[in-house]
Amino acid sequence: MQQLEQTLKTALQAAAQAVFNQEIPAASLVLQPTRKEFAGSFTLVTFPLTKAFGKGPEQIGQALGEWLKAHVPTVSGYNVVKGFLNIEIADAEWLKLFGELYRQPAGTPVPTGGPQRVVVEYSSPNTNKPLHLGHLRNNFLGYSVAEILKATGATVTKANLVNDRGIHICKSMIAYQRFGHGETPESAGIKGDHLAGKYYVLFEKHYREEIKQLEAEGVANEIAKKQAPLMLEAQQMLQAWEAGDEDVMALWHRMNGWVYDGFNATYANIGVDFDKFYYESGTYLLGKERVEEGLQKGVFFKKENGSVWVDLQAEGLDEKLLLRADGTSVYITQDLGTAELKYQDFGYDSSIYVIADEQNYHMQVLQATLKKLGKPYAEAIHHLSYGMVDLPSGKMKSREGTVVDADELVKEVEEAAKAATLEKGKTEGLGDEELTQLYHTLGLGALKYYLLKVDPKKRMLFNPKNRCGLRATRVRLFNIATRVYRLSAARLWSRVWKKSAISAS
RNA sequence: GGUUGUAUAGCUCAAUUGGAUAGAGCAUCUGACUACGAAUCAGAAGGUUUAAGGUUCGACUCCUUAUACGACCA
Repeated sequence: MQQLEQTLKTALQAAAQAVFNQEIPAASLVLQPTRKEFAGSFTLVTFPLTKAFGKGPEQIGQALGEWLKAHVPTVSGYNVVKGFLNIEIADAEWLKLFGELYRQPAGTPVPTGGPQRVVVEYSSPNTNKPLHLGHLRNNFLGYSVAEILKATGATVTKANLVNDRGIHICKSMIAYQRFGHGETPESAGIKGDHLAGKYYVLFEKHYREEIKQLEAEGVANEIAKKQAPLMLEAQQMLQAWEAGDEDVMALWHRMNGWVYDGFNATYANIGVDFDKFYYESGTYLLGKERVEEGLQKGVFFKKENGSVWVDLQAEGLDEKLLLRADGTSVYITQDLGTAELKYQDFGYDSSIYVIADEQNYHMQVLQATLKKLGKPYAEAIHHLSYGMVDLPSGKMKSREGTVVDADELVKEVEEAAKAATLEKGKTEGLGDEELTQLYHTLGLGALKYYLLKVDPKKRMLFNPKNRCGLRATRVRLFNIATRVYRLSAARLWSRVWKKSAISAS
């Protein structure tokens, strides 16, 4: 296809030379697919040429078309509508192209001149709660982009940066110590990530109660928030964690292990995968080194209290804190470390971050800071920003329990696919296993389509009750999918085989 | 205040990145079924692309300003 386009472009330039004694600048040589209602396959817009050639758009189209038809075997005909020259391609040329395509093995990459070595970071969950609807949009986007880039021939690494440290992780741990009674995913019969999430919610619940109680005793809200026993415990635990306290580390490993098992099950179920996992617990120290590097280079500065900052006002941003006065890291500290680590590992020429648009500012700061550090890979950073998924009731908030859980949602769409299939009653000849697989494919396909059909940068609305939402998508896909399935090669083959067997016997 | 995004049919979204008459689904309206795959089919209607300027052969698309809604940074 690209070769064909190239052939035409060269031919058009030759035509311009021959007919008008003019060069066509490459920029004004844009071929586009011809509209269905006209004959032809490629269309040249001749408006941009009128000035240089001193002729009307139709005149130019006629002349170029006539020359092409007479001199270029690839071109079998043409027609001109206003300023559009529609070029028809000879059948022989198509046959040649189809022949080449046919001989190529399936999945042969189609180069586009894009990046060659790419890291796509997506999913990047916190280990204190299970994945939700927002993660699903993220996962499907990241996975799709990675696969599309692969299809262009790029070497793609799918990376997952797990947020496994911080106060929120300690909250789950504290709550588990207090209320867990040693239960495990096995004993509770709950998936590991959901179990951790359960304790995160429990923490928030009891924490709120403590605040209320303190307020009843006359403590101001702001102080109560800081002095509630649970919060103090969580902060102590964070310090113990950073100090490498054995018991805390053991609990941390144990609970995170459960969560990873849970995540892996979800990832397998929704059909996404990763080549490389990064853990913030493993990159934040490297980030601190970058801060040190910046201080030495003189691009960062220290304030009186010892905190480290970068001044990005020249870039239209603000001053940004990179390291707290007590030497503890902030979010961006570990991002500096991770960026460096990814570059060491994969030497990317494009590093894509699939992160929600609430982090737009943060990503600008990250890139600007890396530029200040003179990092060669700063330019390669690309933030694939996507809008959050809203519910009819507004924003999803995990603390308020208004999240749509990923595992539950997948189960629901499978159920819906099942219900629709059974109602249609077209399941004859399929075993239980095949049926389960069918429902999964149908349900998940609908979900993926629903979440990917919207422009990533737009916020989108998830309305489970709305028929024109998921339900309509599902029904439509269901119809398509069953037709495809019923005509799939395997079934066709088995039918043919059966028929031939019968006729042979 | 600063950075940044969005605004298109009643609703949810497209528009090949500046090209030909702005398209789909749902909803609505008209017509077609006595369980023949009607959760269907055929068709219709629905638009000053938020507003006002600008750029040019040509603008939903680019620029300026305004309005509305949102996110983030202090």
